[in-house]
Amino acid sequence: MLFGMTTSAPPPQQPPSRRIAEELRAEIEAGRLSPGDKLPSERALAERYGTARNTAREAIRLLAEQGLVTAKQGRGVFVREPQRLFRFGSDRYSSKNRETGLTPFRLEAQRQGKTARIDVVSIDRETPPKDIAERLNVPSDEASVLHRENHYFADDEPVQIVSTYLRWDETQGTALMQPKTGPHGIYGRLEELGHVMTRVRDEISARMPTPEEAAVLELLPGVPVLEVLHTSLDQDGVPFEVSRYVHRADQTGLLYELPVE
Amino acid sequence: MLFGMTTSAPPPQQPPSRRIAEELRAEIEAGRLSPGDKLPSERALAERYGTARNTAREAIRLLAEQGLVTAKQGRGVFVREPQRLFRFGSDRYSSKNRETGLTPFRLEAQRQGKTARIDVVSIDRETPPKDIAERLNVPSDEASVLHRENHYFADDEPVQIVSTYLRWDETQGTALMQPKTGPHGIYGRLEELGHVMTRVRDEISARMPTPEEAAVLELLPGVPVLEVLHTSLDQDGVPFEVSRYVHRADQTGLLYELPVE
DNA sequence: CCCTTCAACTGGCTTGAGCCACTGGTGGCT
DNA sequence: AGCCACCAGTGGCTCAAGCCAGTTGAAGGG
Repeated sequence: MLFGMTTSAPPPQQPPSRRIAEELRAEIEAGRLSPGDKLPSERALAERYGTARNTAREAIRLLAEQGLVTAKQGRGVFVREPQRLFRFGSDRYSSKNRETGLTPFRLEAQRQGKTARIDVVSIDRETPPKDIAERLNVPSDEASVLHRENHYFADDEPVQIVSTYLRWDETQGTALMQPKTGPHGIYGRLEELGHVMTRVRDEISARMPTPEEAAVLELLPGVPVLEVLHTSLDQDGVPFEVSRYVHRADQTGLLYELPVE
Repeated sequence: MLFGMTTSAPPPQQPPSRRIAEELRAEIEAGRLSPGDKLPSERALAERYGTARNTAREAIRLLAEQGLVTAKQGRGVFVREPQRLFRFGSDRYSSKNRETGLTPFRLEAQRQGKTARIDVVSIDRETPPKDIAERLNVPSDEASVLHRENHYFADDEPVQIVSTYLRWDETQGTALMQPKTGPHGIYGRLEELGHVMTRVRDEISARMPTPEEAAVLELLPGVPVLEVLHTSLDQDGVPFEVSRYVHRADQTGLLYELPVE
């Protein structure tokens, strides 16, 4: 295909399952199989290639692992639709967006013509995980944080899991302990506590989901998650909020636009 | 575990393969199996749980899919080491780093005490993919770009694949067509062409690797890639360089630190 | 006409068997 | 002491068969 990547070395006797997978992959990329199309059934493939059903099945598993196809029990295997991304821009923290009275997520949903729903899963006093404690600058061996966990939906499809951590000593007894945090959400309340968001640090990584995450996000096999560990710094450079975002990667992208130098 | 996630609902008769996977997963998370430890062999697991070897094997596949374990032929299955991340900060574009004479990648490698190697895979005139053409503001139906493909290694382990696209009309005949681009790399040459990098746009997504990418990056099953579509804008807001970074997600993280408002 | 039933087809998962390739250690030979 | 051949153990992959569960549409009954 390009640059002598191993495309030119199939002769070394690929296992049958890989061969079938490659052929199907070629059909998809050549457009002979379009998104939404149904692949031949496992039994049909097995017969076509003269293999056992398990081998054809293995080929399909390989494709699913690459995120190219999706199997639906009782219906068939389908070429996956390229997902338009639900995009989270770095301006999602900007306070100018706050004038709309919408939280960043609702704003983004509105932009894309989708309906937003946010479930408050839990609000608890907790001892923070180590990575959170380091960033929020609180001890990790006592119940030093308030943990709010939310699930976000767009058109009733789960999009992200967000765990927000705040200092217990300053949130205790405030509206931040309530599901409804009032105008402009938690950042509104945090401003009243003297924290104006001035800088943010986003640490981004990708990994495969845990089974729990896969269940909540309704993730199909072969879909990774994007994890963002977000830290908000106030006018004095003090971290006052840390959140862990877990996005489904098949429907989510991140956009950072920033000045250089 | 927390918040009534589905951890409390295993009774609905999990298939044996899942049950075995969950038990092994629990052992790993409880620390009874530490990173680097060898799991029981497939045959041993099968006997222990009274299943066929294939079923034990399937359980291990599930764990591998979650990135928890890695199988090595002839040796065994091992709990995966938590990888320290090779981190790319948003300051990697900053020109102040250019004074060291090191490219951003070499700088980061140095920071982490690793040796950097960069292979120039190809330098070609090409017709750009659509997403690149849009961002670089060139036609996608003619050979309008110079494409440089590099592979990056840290301590001889592959870390990222980078495809850089530049306007053919302005790079033609310059040092940008050579493997060695001279002091401060391509950005040095591009400044001489009148493009001072002023803003960057990074579009981030995650997905499973293609087989080609998996081969180049030596990716184990269950490891996704981070894809960054990077656009450099000059002092006039003109895009003059677009790059596609493909990082292995098990060793790479991204860090963005930026002002708000 | 609508609804129910049912059969055929789909993927999900397991079994038990076998052969292969790779690894690491044992033990024998030089 | 050093080398090397061998072998037991490991995962990689396949086969052929079977049962289960979800889906669909056609046939039949009301």
